[in-house]
Amino acid sequence: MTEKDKQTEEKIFEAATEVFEEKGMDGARMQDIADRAGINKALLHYYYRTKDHLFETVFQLLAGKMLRKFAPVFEKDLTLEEKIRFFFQQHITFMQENPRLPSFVLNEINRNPDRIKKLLKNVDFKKLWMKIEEQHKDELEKYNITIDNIPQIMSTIAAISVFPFAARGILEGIFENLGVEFDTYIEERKGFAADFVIGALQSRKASK
Amino acid sequence: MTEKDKQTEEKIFEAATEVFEEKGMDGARMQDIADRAGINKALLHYYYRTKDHLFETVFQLLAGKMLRKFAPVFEKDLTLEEKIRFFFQQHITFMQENPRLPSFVLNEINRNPDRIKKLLKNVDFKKLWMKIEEQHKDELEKYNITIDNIPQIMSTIAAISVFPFAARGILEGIFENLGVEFDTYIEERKGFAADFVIGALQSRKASK
DNA sequence: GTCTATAGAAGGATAGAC
DNA sequence: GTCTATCCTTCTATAGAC
Repeated sequence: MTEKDKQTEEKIFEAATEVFEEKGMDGARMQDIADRAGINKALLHYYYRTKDHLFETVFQLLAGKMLRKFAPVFEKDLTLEEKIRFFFQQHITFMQENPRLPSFVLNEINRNPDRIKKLLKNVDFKKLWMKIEEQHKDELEKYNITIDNIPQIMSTIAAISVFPFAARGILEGIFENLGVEFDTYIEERKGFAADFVIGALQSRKASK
Repeated sequence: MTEKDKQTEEKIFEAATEVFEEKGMDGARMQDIADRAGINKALLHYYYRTKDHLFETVFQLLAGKMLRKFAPVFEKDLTLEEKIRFFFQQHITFMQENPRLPSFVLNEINRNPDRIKKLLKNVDFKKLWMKIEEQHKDELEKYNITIDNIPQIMSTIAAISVFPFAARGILEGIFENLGVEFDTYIEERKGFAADFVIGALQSRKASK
């Protein structure tokens, strides 16, 4: 029964997603996944053969989902400043819905950097960059942005967006001390981040 | 022989530091630690009783070392802008020497947020902030910085400094595609980060 | 304090019935 | 396709000799 297959395979996949996100590859237990899926261990192996294979399947899908969240901003027809606002808005909202994802993906890639290769196989960053260059020639020149400083700028934008989730445990510990709510902080961050980055870029005009 | 104790205990601790940083609590193996320390497993338990206890000992020391690296900037007698430059210079240099530390600490805290409490027990952030407020009253006013936006600003500074190491695997994957060296990128970052943050702050003047 | 040997538990994986 | 029972390896932890 293909329909039943789909249901069980799907249930396993969802349970595995939860457990791997929470515990990581090394901390996850097949028994735990089976329990959450409401089935037994043997079925896990029937569908996914090994823990390793199940993990890689889950990981590639989740990491791909996360990396693709950087893409839409390149497609939109907006000014550079609008794009920055749009990006933080969309990206932080996505992570609010998937708060464990960044920490999980960053960490599992650091543990095994080979995993990134498969993920980036079909992504051409030079091409993406040329697209930006074409669309925003004037603004880039105004802000003194070239291909040389793009790694710094792009990684800074990613940092400002992703770090709060990657460092959530520490931040919550500190915020408790200050009486700040993490959720409120995140909600505010969508606007703050855009203002901060746009401000930094605009100051490059003057210093040019 | 207390001297010999010290040597062995020290060797174990260093080996454990290496293995835990590389593999994390769940991925680390006592056998691996024993091998690197050049002793046998039984001795590990003689000195540290359990894997858990060994881990917590290592973790508290490493995490404390990392968190304390944020402190010196509050002591120095510098202008706010000089402090920002000083911070990135010092902090990124520290992480160059301990590249696995950020990912390890962030991750193990996310897996078990209780660990942060012990670490922050003796840290009073309000007090630290009042120190800044006192020293830099004029500059803070100029940049429109208040206690309300300090969590956003401080976490942004931390993000820009720490993220490249927390996301090293992904960044190296992307940089390979672009022909950029991670080490060069990091070296450049010390100055870039300071410029970026100072630029963003200065733009707050105008928008005030 | 350090070693060898081993207990004992846990976890991934498979055999075989239904 | 799904289950129970079980194998087998791996790993933490301890006993006991030196």
